[in-house]
Amino acid sequence: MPELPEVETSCRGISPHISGHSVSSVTIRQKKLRYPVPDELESEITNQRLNDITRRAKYMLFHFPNGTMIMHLGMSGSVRILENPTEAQKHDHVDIVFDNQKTLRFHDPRRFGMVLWTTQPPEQHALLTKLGPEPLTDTFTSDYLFKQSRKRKTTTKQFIMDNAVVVGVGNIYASESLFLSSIRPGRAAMRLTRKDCETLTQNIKTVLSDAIKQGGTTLRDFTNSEGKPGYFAQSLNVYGRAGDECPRCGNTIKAKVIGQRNTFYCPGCQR
DNA sequence: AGAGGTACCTGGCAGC
DNA sequence: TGCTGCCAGGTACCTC
Repeated sequence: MPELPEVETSCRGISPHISGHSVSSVTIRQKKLRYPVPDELESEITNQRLNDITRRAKYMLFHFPNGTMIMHLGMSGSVRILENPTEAQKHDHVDIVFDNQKTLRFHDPRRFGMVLWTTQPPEQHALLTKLGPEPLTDTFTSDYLFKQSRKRKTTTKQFIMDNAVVVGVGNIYASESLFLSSIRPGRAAMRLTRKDCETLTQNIKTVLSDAIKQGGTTLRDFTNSEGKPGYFAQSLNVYGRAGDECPRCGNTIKAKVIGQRNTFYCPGCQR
């Protein structure tokens, strides 16, 4: 479900409700997620104040004085703030109740998500150490992308989806930024020119930040922390639009599997 | 080191 | 209506 804009939207949505508040109670109904929810989570965060919530790649970081709760939404996860918690539904795996009576509820049907606890600085956690730059910061530049792409025989699409290259570019926004850049997703990364990298870097930034502005993309059932959908879906040019007319050149948009993931592009204007 | 494939899990949908 | 097969927004981990 969530790509970077959805995770960012979730962080921004929940933070004002719970940052600065202390945890009153924790309920873990299902600990079998991508990794087991650690036994010590409840005792570690109960009565601790949540200082703030930040994001690294698609990981949400909940900063407490004594450590950090790391949350990932996987493919199907979501978080909501509940003012008057209803009875937990199926797949509502974790509830964290705060001293202002608000409840943070983690829901994840496929259980590819995770809720972890670390007392290290979170950036030193094994899952975060190998991550590339954040796409929406100045650390992600076209010069960097060009250098990384040299000698890479993999496709451009797989290259930009590689978390060690740049984080936060998932399946939807990979197709979209390649379309805006007029680059074929299957082209070898090492065949990108400097100019291509400039265009692609800029378009990755534009696509992701536009999606954040619109509250993320709703496919199936993604809703933000208030239970409302995102509106970026209506801005998608190629994702999920095989058979449609290309909005730029009028050719027919194609779907093709690249690296086991469905990929959409226009054979007319992407080279 | 890089590339490719597998695994984790459930729900929704198309097709029969 | 009910079954089967396929697909889905992520990514760690394994092998070659």
